[in-house]
Amino acid sequence: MQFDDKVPIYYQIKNNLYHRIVAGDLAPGEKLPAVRQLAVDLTVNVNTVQRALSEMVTEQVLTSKRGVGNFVTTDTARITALKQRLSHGYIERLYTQLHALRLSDGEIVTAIQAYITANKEE
Amino acid sequence: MQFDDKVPIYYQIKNNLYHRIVAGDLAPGEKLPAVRQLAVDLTVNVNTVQRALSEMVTEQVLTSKRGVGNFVTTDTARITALKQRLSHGYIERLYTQLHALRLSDGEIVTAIQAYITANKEE
Amino acid sequence: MQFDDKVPIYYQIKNNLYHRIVAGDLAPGEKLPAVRQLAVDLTVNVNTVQRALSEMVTEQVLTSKRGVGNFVTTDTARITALKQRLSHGYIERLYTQLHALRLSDGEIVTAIQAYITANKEE
Amino acid sequence: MQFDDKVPIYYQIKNNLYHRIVAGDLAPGEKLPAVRQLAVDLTVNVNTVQRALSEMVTEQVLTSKRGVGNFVTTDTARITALKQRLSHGYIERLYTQLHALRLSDGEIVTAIQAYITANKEE
DNA sequence: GTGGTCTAGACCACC
DNA sequence: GTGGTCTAGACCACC
Repeated sequence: MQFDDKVPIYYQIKNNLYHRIVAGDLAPGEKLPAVRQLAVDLTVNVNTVQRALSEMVTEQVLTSKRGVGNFVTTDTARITALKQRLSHGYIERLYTQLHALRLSDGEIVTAIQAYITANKEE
Repeated sequence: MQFDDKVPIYYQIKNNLYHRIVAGDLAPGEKLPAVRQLAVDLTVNVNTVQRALSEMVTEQVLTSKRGVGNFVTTDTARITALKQRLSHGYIERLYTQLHALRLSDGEIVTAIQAYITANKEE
Repeated sequence: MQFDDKVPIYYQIKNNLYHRIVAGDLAPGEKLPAVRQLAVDLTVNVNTVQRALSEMVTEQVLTSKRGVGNFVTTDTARITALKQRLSHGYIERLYTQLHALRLSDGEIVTAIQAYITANKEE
Repeated sequence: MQFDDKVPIYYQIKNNLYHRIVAGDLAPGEKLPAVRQLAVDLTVNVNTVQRALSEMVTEQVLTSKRGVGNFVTTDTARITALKQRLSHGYIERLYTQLHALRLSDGEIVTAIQAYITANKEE
């Protein structure tokens, strides 16, 4: 995994885990690798990994069992909510970018529909 | 203007100018500040500004008159094409991101329409 | 390689490479000498070589692999297009010159055909 | 008139006069401006102009009347020959260039005919 | 090693 | 003054 210097590493780790969970790459209830193992894999400090995971536990995306490990939540509604939160963020960013180009709401819809149509025809 | 270390400065300058031209902030035919002035304003080297501008001249988004200055193209069709190129790129990125979250084409459309509807109600 | 002061060196380097590629002297996919080596060979600065090559990469006549080298495109259609672009330019220049001598279109055709015929008989 | 540093100035003056004569800009029998006037107009040394003119007198393209001035030849056959010499040179150069691009004789003919046809349709 | 970017500074061309 | 080109040299990214 490559890190972008501009964003805190713990934040990028969270994002990576978010994506793997939403994509089903890490299934509900699945045990994550040990914190120390993750730290080695990502070549970052254990504390950095710990911070990422503890925040995700607070968000109830992960559950932590002392002395056992960290697990993906089994509450699929929460995963769905996470998925919506992430996609909403991406969509919002697109809107900001297109508005900066002075596209009206109508033009934005048209542009996106044109893209979808072109893609479907492929 | 702040620069992100991850992408070349000349590239960010180009992008900034693209946006200002598409947004109409820099009108067709308008003269840009002198390269040396831009360099001072952006606190970068003249050569870096030159690289950005000369590429835009090659793309025919700008025209250059030696000993006079650089000007935004008066060919509005070219500006429209630029606008489409930029927005297409942003939309494409959104698609990549949402596909990474395992949203199907249908779900992507639904999510965007939901966002649009929510925005309109505001 | 000798350089003519009237046209930019990077431009002459491009032109020389164009000819070598179109003539097949540099084959599709072939690796070019390292930029620093080219700079030594041509006794110009590395940046001047870089400028020539980077423009050709933009034109997709060359491809660049960071840390590896620059390569002639394997897209032969692009080389064919380059060949046509160059020859069209040369032909256009001839027309301009002959028109300046007040040769009509008809006289130009006649003159060229006469030259061709004379050459064939050689 | 602009001079190219790579070619002797007297040679460029000759060429300029050749073109004006062939184009009929300087008619058969027409008196040329005084040598000193030409030198001023072209901002070159009188000797440079003198050399150009004396060579053209030797070539019998000009005639010189001592104490009167220099005149374009009234021998139109000679002007026609000059026209052919110049156009032949330009055509020859084109052939050299296109052969360097590895165009066969047939391809050269085809390319030129395509250009002529495209031009006629304009 | 190989390409890519940037700075500093010089000099030229056109006005 | 304004843009265009070139050099020298440094440093970074990818291998």
